[in-house]
Amino acid sequence: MEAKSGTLSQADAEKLERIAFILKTVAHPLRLGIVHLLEQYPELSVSDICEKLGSEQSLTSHHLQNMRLKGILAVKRDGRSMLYSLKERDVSLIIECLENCQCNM
Amino acid sequence: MEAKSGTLSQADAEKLERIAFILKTVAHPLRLGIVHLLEQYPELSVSDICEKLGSEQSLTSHHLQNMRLKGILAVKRDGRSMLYSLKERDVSLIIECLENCQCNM
DNA sequence: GCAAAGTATGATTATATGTTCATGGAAACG
DNA sequence: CGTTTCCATGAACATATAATCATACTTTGC
Repeated sequence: MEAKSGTLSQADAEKLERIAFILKTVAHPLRLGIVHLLEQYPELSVSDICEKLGSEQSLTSHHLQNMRLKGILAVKRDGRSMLYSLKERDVSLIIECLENCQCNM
Repeated sequence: MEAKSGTLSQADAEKLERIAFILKTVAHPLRLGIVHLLEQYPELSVSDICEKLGSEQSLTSHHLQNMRLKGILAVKRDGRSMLYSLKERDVSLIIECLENCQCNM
């Protein structure tokens, strides 16, 4: 971040946009739960996630799609299951940070 | 977080809610910018913030109210200015985490 | 008291988000 | 094949969020 007195630089503004985007993508209890799970297990199927979080299939799938479209999750097929995993390192870093915070997850 | 195979404990679910709430409150470029500023300066007036971020008065004020109502900012009057500051330690911790991340702000 | 500076606020509008429900598609298994 | 399992998807709806504009409020200094 620049220390100048004036307004934000273009780069700073973009950084804020970027971080806000990631935070917004994750700022939901179910999505946060999913991401947190995927920090522990490299990849999980939809039904695994539903079971572990006690969430419904359709809703869970919607949120997974959401995060996939926003580029923070990856998917691959395994038989009739779909295996989801964390994609971007940035996101993992943010989540790790949050987990290491005093406010630990 | 519990390691059990079943669904989430009540406490875990509440923790996810809590963190998601804070993230959501902050997950906006302008609000993120404000919080980031208030990490550097203990307290700032609305016009200070507007100037430093290049944001409009009314919009900035709305976002400040937003964060104040959600309990992450405090205000006090100083003459005709209103001085805003970060309120909860939790929030500071989360923001500090984000700032220390590789994805550093 | 009056004007100006610094903020707050409500109305309005547009858009985004979250949830549910019903249904459809793909792989596996008999 | 037919069926079951696992998952995706779209419609529909309710609600939340963001931005803009105009205006009102409070303090200060004259």
